[in-house]
Amino acid sequence: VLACNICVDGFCKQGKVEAAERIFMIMKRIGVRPDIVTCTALINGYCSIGDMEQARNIFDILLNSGLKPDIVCYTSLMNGYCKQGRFDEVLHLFTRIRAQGLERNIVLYSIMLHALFREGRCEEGLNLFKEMEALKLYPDMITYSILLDGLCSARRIAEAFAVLQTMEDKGMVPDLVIYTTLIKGLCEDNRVQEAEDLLHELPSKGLEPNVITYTIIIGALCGEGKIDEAKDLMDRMVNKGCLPNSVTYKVFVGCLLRMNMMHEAILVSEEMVSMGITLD
RNA sequence: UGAGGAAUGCCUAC
Repeated sequence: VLACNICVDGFCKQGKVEAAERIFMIMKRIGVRPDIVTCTALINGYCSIGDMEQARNIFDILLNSGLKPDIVCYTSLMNGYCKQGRFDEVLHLFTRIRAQGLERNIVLYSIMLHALFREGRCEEGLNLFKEMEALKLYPDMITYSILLDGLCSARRIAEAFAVLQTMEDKGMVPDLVIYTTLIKGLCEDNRVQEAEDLLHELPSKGLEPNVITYTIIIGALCGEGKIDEAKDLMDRMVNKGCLPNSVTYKVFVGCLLRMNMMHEAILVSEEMVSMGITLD
């Protein structure tokens, strides 16, 4: 089983879910019973390609084979539904976990938090967050990033920064995802200058912005029509050893096209191709 | 051996 599980999970993580499914079939045929780990890996694979029907199928197979799904299995399926915006299913599974008396953990609550914010149910999200402390489920870096992203998406930037302060007071060291989320929040609130200021503060915190961080700000500058500044930032990121990727170019070229700057768009596209990047 | 976080958005309309 162990070897098979490693294979199934490996294929799933490469997006080759059909290959994983074949191993699943072979396991059954040669009399190796798939266990919870096999099924969870496969569920996760189907979730990652957005095939919730198959994911649910595997979950049902697991139930019918008399095995009890554990918290990892549930959260895997919940996360899939969350990504598809199926809040109803997420909530349903959440209540089922409670009913089953399964031990709830930080991952479960983080996913639930994510689902609530995605639904725009901020107040409920904040309540859940408070509830976590009471249950002694202490938020970790990922929980905080979900919370911050939720607040930022709701344009509650001030609250997001207050949460950042709380983190620091607790002695946590916010990571790059946390700061990138805040930078995105500032950008979406049309505070690109402040976003850039924060970008420049990162090295002093021991963090180097990555291609995602830069791309967010480049996109925001483009959105304000500040093409030159965007181009400037692209040059600066390269100087810092961070290469633009296909998303960066897509954002930038897309903006040039929208502004009818065909000539520039072609030039940048050529530069991109010369770097071996293509857009789909 | 299995689960959670950031960019190319999403919706709506044309």
